[in-house]
Amino acid sequence: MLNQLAKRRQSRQRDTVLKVLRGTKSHPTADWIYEQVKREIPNVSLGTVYRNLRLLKEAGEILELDFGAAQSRFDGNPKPHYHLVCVSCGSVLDVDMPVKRSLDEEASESSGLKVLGHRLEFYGVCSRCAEPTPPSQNSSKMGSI
Amino acid sequence: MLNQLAKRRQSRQRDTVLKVLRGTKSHPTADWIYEQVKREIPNVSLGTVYRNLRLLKEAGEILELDFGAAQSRFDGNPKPHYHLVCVSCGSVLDVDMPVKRSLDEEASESSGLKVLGHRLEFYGVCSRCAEPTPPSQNSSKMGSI
DNA sequence: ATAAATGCAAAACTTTTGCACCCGA
DNA sequence: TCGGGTGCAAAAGTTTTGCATTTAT
Repeated sequence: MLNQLAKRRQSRQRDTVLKVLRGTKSHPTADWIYEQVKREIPNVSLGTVYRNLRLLKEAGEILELDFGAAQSRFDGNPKPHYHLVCVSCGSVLDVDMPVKRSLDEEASESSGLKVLGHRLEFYGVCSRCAEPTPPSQNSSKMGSI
Repeated sequence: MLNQLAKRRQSRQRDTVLKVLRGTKSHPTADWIYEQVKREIPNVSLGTVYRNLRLLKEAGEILELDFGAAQSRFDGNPKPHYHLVCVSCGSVLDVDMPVKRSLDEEASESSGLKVLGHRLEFYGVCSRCAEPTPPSQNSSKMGSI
């Protein structure tokens, strides 16, 4: 539990995981990331992807997002920001609105507890699903949307 | 995908699951609920508990909460409200502050999309963990906290 | 009588981990 | 060289599901 910042040496696998995540505006699952990394490193293992996602998260380089779905999604942008989840197709979008620290203060007053931060997710309908003829509910495996 | 409201007949198992959930202010895991239901119906199966949790959720009687943890937690109060997750011990508390629909409007303006609602969770330190000598990080299995 | 609900166990799925080998500093 | 990183496969843990049986209506 002590040194969370053990000395890490560089690895092609971890660099590639981070590059993939930084290179997409989507919020992909571990499995989708794995598929992308495999394009560059064909014999990479899924375990390695999971290990590096955990390390990158601990290092504060990426965020892990947990919505209702079975799998986690990851976000290459570690700055606090809000998300919108499409209730129709499950895609996840960034919402470009300022983070409201005042919510923390209000929650602190309501509960009498120390509040460190919050997570806010919106539920709505993405532009693709709002079209006249909406696409099929689940496009393929939806891993990257 | 059609009739989400198929005709359900009553069952002792489902009634008991709901009673257990309504009877606690905690936000328990499926496993903890299973243990409680077993006190009344010793040979109930875990699969039945999961099935009924899903049915009750679909019927809008309960909420499923998904925080980062491996297991889902359930909430017998289906009215929208906010939660606070203790970063020290993982317990989940209700936060008694009004739901802000104005956030949805703001998100809708920022994104240009139709926003139906939101989920807001606070992260902080519960009163037990804020004490001078905090309790051990993980008390037993933490299922009900 | 009819079909929903159950118990049981196997299966499905995501994520973690043990271990021998590899490789970056 | 030294210990962190990897690949592989097995394991762990939660949730779902197939099926024969039970049970509510």
